[in-house]
Amino acid sequence: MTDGTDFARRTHYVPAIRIAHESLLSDLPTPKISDLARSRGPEGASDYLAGLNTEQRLAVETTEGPVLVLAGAGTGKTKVLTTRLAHILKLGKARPWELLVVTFTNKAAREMRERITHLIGPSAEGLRWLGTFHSVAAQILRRHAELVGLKSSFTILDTDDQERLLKQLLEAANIDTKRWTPKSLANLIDHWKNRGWTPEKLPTTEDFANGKGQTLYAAYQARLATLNACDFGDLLLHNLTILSKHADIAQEYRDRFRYILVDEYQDTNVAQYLWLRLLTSSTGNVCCVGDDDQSIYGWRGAEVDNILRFEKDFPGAKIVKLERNYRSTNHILGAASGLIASNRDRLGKTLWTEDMTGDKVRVRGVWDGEAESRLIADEIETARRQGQKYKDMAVLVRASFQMRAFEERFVMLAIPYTVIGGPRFFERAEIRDAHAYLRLIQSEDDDLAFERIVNVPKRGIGDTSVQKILQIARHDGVSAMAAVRDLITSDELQARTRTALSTFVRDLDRWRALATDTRHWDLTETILEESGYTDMQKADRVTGQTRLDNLKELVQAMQSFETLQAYLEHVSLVMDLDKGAGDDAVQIMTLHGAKGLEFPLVFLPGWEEGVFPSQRSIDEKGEKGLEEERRLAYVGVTRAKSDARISFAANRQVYGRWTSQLPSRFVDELPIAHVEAESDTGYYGASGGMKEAKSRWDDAPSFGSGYSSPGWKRAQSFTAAQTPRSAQARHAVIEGDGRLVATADPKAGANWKCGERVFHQKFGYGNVQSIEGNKLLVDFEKAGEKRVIDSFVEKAG
DNA sequence: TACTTACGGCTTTTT
DNA sequence: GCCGTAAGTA
Repeated sequence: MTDGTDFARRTHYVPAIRIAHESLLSDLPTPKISDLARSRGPEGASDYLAGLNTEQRLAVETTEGPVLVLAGAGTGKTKVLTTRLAHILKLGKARPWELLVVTFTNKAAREMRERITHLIGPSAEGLRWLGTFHSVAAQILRRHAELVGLKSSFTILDTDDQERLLKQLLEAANIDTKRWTPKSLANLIDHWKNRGWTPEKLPTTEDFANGKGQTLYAAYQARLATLNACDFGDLLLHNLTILSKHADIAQEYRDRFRYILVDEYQDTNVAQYLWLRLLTSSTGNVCCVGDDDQSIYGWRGAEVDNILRFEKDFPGAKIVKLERNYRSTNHILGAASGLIASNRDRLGKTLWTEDMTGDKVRVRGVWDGEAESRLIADEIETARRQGQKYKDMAVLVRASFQMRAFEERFVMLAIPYTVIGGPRFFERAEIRDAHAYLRLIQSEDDDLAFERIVNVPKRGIGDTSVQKILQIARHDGVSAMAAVRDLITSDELQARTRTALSTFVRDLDRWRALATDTRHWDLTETILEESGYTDMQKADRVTGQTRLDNLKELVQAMQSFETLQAYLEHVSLVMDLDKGAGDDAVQIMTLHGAKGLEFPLVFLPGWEEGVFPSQRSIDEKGEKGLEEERRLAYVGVTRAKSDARISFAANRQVYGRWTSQLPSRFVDELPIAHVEAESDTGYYGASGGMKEAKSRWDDAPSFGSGYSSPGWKRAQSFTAAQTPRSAQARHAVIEGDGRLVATADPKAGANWKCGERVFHQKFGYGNVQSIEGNKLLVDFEKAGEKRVIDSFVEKAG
């Protein structure tokens, strides 16, 4: 595989920036966009440019050569992108299928398509190459699959399949799957793929399970090939292999894609970057739009570096900065800007707005998570009474586990809401079971699907038999189904198992025959019925009904796809149902899910240390992780058009245990001029009948009397300094009966020694490997090496 | 083979 | 606190 730099050297970018006014006047209508001209009336043609400001217009009209548009939050980024597309089409510079338009998320792709359709009409359907990186890469890979040892009918594995497969490999290699979990290997391999490393190219510094990393990775890839499958990372990685090894194919695509547009460029990873380089032709007509302050996918391998380096990568690049914000009021912008200013790694932009109306950002501290959901529900009701629509309000959380509290409260008060994201529909067990049946019918080779449902519902084919089948299949180099067909004619299995298997095979064959002349959703229903799956669920009084409902929803969803194949492809790439946000309902979603959206009223709950910023993020990535969390906070605040309301609770149940929480450091970073803090005297003050509660409150450092109070500030400085007291407050674990079961060592900060044996509440016993300030690298007996803060561990005698 | 109990991980975030 | 998996038992 060529790496990007080589490619750059071989390529000549033509920095010809032609500002397109003349072209506009010369008016070159193409039939493809005639709808546009018609719908815009006689003045028509340039109407769509009229609503743009100078910078936006420059970004739209600089069609030739590389362009980087640095678009701050709310500066009309999508408008620029879509208008630019329309403009290119209008000038007749390219036809819809000659444009490559990639986004990062499905939602962004969907929205982009909608907005372009709105702008240019039905010809937008010709935009065949508009989609996420992964979906476009999948399209390309299907055309050339044989070049990387796959059939074009390859399946795309999801994380669950991946982990099962890796688990088998780890067990085969006699590796302790508790110490070295399939999940961590899956993440690691994904990370490698995101960097564009095939097993052969894996740097020697990368490893897993003491020197077995590369071997495992290679074995995994080999296994995928025999299964005619690939994972998400492979979609891009195989593309890189194909495009760099086959110059003719690469050239074909470079000729095809006359213009490339990339949304959310700050979120691209190395593999995606290399992919873009391979597809960019010598004209260098590539336009990347992004905002370094909104890079929030570092954990997926995103390299902010890509955007910071753009000018070097694409010589002659023109850079356009969009800094005028059309979305939010001055206070919201001020609060967000003040927050993000604490980050060091940024290109630096200054957003401004003319909207000086509106309230300051409101910050509220409450007693516990329940009080928080009560408060927000009340404020929603109040806003509603004042004429706001539910759908104009959103609750944006850091992690999906925070959603439940709001759902419960909203149900109780009959506030309509939609959860976007959260537990994924297609990842539910029953849905995956149904898919496994369909996959097995579609392709006998799908061993993973076979394993999943061969004994679901119970058919009397136990684990021992399944293992035997798989062993024989692997030995003979055939699929599990082929092995089964053989085995039922032999004496190798018990008669009972044999009968069960032959019934299973007969059923599958019958369904497969049925598939040719039955609509796929009817087929699904038949299978679920005849396999006994429905009955199995009916027998389950606890979850059966919900699961059956989900299956009904599945059958429904299938109806909007032409073929079973198309449906399965969609499922593996999108992993979720498109929920129509048409109803008037409050939107509950994660901050990641909210990127690119805007709402008049935004609630930002859970601004507490450990929750937001997420403890894990800080533990794993340190300062970098923290900066990413801060960007996430920035994204959150900038979603608000007129009102942003931040809240934090002093106590929260985590894993079913009560823990006391400190307000997020981000709360203190908000510039006071744009913030209005309210303390809830009912909880903070001396009055109020919450005796037990109050005593618990007293366990935590006092910061409750108001935003600017010394107490609050002090609480923050405790956090920053990691003094024993803050550590104690953060990690005091109170059992349901109020008993204090564990606190951090009050002698924290004491001198640690390398090799010393320590105990950690979560990770157990381990030995100190190295010490950096208050951070210890500990090799835990069960959990492996972890970086922990010293106040979290105790000396273990 | 199937049912029961014990235990550990989980809560980042998405394709 | 809940879920799924692993180990133990009939």
